Amino acid sequence: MLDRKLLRKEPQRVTEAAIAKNEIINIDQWLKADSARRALMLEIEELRKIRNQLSKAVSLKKRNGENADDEMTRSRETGVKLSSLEKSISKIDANLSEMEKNFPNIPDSDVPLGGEENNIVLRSWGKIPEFSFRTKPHWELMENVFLPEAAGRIAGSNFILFRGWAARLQRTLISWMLDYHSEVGMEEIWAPFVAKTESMIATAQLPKMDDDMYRIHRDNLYLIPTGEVPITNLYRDQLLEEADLPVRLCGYTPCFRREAGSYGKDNRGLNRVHQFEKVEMVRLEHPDKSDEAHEELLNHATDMLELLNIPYRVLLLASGDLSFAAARCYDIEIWSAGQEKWLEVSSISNFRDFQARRGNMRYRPAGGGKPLFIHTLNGSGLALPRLIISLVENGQQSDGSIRLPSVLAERMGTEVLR
RNA sequence: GGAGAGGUGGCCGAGCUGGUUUAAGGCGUACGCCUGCUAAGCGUAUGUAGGGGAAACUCUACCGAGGGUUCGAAUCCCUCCUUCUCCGCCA
Repeated sequence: MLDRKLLRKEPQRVTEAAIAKNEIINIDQWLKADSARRALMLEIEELRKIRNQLSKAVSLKKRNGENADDEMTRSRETGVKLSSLEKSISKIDANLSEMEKNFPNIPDSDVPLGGEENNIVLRSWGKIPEFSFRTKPHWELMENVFLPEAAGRIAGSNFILFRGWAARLQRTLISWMLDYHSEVGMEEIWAPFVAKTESMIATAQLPKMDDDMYRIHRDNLYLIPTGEVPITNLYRDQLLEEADLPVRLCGYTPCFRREAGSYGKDNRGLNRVHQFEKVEMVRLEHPDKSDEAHEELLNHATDMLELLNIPYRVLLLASGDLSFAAARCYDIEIWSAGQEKWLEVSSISNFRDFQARRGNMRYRPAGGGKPLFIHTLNGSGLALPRLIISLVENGQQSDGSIRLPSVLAERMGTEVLR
């Protein structure tokens, strides 16, 4: 949600920001409704004032045993006028907030305009591995431990079923990443894997991503598309003290995505699935420090990749590639040696106060004063399937076995998977 | 799933036989006083959002959400959400 004052003062800027994100919004319609609302409000408040005074007069007269019929009649008449005006304003209010929910966040000034072709590669790390033999994609290397047909029999196409070392590798990675985050000072959260509408609105999956989420109609719940939802919503409608900031959280969740309309290219094997596992980092920050926090989250994610010895590059996303709620986002892509391409393994976003406004997440400044909105950030740390793709494809040996990086070999109890 | 009891300002908590409550009191917080220091004590201030005013200040709304009754609703009625207790079912 954007500040209404901003919408009134700089509608042009809001419109341009939306265009930069490929969203169509009608701010003139909003401005019209907003000024109509304010005019109506004045009228309503005046009438309420009159009614309050009349009620008070009735109360006084009745207590003194006097006749108050005149005041009661006038008050009733005021009430009739009021209720029709109130009906109009509540219609306008609903309309306004509906429109506001569809206004995307404004990208930061250093975000390049345009689509993904304008993403900027900020840095890369690691050497792209070279092989003396012809490399295989992960679905061939994992033929015996990754069974898409079995998953299809159970749940439908594009779900994952792992067995043996793949299942164990996934569990090990989740545990290793959570341990890493704990060591750098994050608190581990275990949250529900479903969430209700209000939560989805707060973190801004709704209204835009409705079609991309699984929904349990009977209980009116959504399966979470990312751990961001339950972990950020831990603080929905909460008022923090400034001293509580920053709040540094992490947590494992599965992520459910319908991926409607994305069948076809690039979704073979583990590249794009309906349910994947992810460890998420979430940060609630003082507004002055969210830039710093953004870098910090990025560094946590890349540090893990370095420990796993996976070549990666960091992109600053262009406006058209930014999500609805983000003001600024880094994507981390890792190398897939079997498919010879880069795969997105983490998106690290600063939402500034956009989610905080939607979810009413505030802090009281030290020394008192009005509560202010916090800044929220989050990032994958990291997403499992593509991490596994990279580990498997980059670590493959000529006999089809997989050599593990030492941090995992230690935990898996073996240096080679076969 | 059944029965019952709750949801009040940052927190706790009174009010809930409708009208001096424009929400008591406490805690917390801020400032001041007192005090070798600290603690305690005393005093004052302190909800959120929106509008008006140069300012002191003032108006309106908000007692889980939404409807209704009434001249007037935290208070009465209805629907929904949610928490707790007991029972049932169950990993």
